[in-house]
Order: sequence, then structure tokens, then C-alpha cells
Amino acid sequence: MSLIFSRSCEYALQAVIYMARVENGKPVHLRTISDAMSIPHHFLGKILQILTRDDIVQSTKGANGGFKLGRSASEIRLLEIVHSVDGATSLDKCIMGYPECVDDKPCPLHDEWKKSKETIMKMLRETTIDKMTEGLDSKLAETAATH
Amino acid sequence: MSLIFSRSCEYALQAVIYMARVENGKPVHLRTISDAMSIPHHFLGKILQILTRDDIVQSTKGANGGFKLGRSASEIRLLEIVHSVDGATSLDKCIMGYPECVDDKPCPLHDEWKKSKETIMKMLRETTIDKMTEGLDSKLAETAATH
DNA sequence: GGATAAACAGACTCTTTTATCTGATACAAT
DNA sequence: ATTGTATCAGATAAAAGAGTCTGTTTATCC
Repeated sequence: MSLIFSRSCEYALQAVIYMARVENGKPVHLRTISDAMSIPHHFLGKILQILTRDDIVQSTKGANGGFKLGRSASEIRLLEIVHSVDGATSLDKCIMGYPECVDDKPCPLHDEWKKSKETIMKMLRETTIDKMTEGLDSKLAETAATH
Repeated sequence: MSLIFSRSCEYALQAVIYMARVENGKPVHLRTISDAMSIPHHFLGKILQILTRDDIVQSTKGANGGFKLGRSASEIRLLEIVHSVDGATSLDKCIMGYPECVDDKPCPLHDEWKKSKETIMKMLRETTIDKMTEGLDSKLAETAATH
């Protein structure tokens, strides 16, 4: 089973969450994030470049540089990050790979899968980064902090 | 976005459905299936070898050989095929890729994702091949037949 | 037994994803 | 201005997934 997000996308989410939490206005170094999340830093660099291009994060070069969120955490939606990194969603492709599978000529799993798909899409569309960090301090806080 | 089944697994499902439908006890040639479903036949060959090893399909060599289901369609579950081809499900891994994400120290998407996961797993566990072919004749029949 | 027709098996190629390396560029502090 | 520290960018490498090729084995039919 493959599953939903590519590795790159997982890293992107982790990094964005990290920035949203640590944030106090100041940019965070790539290296700080990659060390904390155990992500190869060159690889994360590439990913953050993409997010920068799409204005999800903002970068500053040179000393005192680093990365921070491009806008308020309440204005960044999960789906944007996924789209930015993984491209257009493949959630609308047939789960069984039938090329001709459509609503009125469905594959055997079409209707059931459609429900799951819509639930997932709703989650991606409606979840903003601030909502994701909300409940976090009581839970993952120690983990993220000690990394 | 990646998504749920690998290409190989999609092919496996298509092939099994095909066998379940065409079936009248007689084995079907690899080539017949691959042509009908537009699957590279060598590639499908590999996949059917795996399914054969796991007793999901049964093969006979030589003239009049071919593939047929290893047991009754009502005794083959979707999840078996997925496991056979794609290996142990990755549905239990954290959607965000956090290695330390568990129920009592969850990632921000844990609870919502858990619901979707369980719905999908339920579908995979409970759907048998005969259920999948049931509604099919009125729908995909023409497509599959004309291939 | 020989010819034929199928699955089986292993090596190989191509593509995509993931990861690494190296140098250039930009910024800040002194 | 020089130095140090950061991101940026492009080329490259390694690994995994998808697909191909060639030959072997096994069964059936004549």
C-alpha cells in the first residue's frame, strides 16, 4: 500500500507545523527543523523552496535568515500544502485503476470509496494549520521540544 | 498524492475480478486477461505468480493452461489481495509521517484520520470478490466484454 | 516422442521518487 | 570591504516501482 501523502509531503507538513509552533515572528533555520524532525536537510531544503515559491513559507537568506510561515497559520490550509508539494490530488482517480470508472458506470468499489474520499478531502480542505497546532502543546509538545 | 493501492495491486484486483466474472470453471489465459484489461502481460504475469503463491489464484501450465480463482469468490477478501501484492498495510502508519504518533500521543490529524482509516479497512476486510461482481453485469459488463 | 502452447523465473531497462553534493548568491555584522 | 552564515539552484546518485526480454519448465495433443 502506498498511501495518501508522498514522503516529501509528510516532511512539508512536519516542517510547517514546526514553524507554526516555534514561531514568535523570527525565522527558523533549515538545519534546526531538519534536525528536530530527523529529515535529511538538503532534501528538506528543496521542499521548503517549493513551499516558498507558493507563498506558504517565507525565506530570508544570510545571517539571521531562515524560514517562517508566509501568512498566518489560520490562513494556510492542509490542502494547499499537499497541492504545492504533491501536485493535483489523485483522489479522484478510480481506486481500482479502471480508466472508464465514472459515477454512472462505476467500478465495484466506487460508491463506498467515494464516501471515504469525500471525508478525506473535507479534512484537507477545512483543516488549517492553526487548528493543527491547537491541541498540540498538551500532547506532542515534549517530543517536539526535546528533538 | 500517492494513494492507497500500488499499480501492481490495481492490476491484481482487475485480474481477479475478470477471472471471477468470466469463470465457468475453466482457466483463463494470462494473455486474455492482459489484453482485456490493457495490462502489460509480462508484468501481469509476475503479479499472478504472487497471487498463485498465496493461493488466491490457481495456475495450470501447458496447453489448456491458464489462471483461475484459487477458491470460491465468496471466500476471497479484498484485503487478502492487497496484502499479497503490496505487503502489510501501511494504513496504520501515521498520515503525517511522525514516527512517534500513537493513540495517546497523537499527531494533529490522528483522530480524524483514524476514522477514515477504519472505514477503509472495514471495506477491505468485509468486501469479498463475489460481492464485487454482483452488481457488475448491469454496469461494467459491456466494457469488460468488449475489451 | 515431438511439436506446440501455456506458465515460470531471472535478469535487465526505464522512470519516478528520494536523497546527496557542490557551488553560487544574498544578507548581516564587524 | 571582508567575513561568516544562511538560502538557492542545478547536477548527480541511490533506491524503489513499473515494465520488458529471454529462456526454461510443464502439460497437452498429435
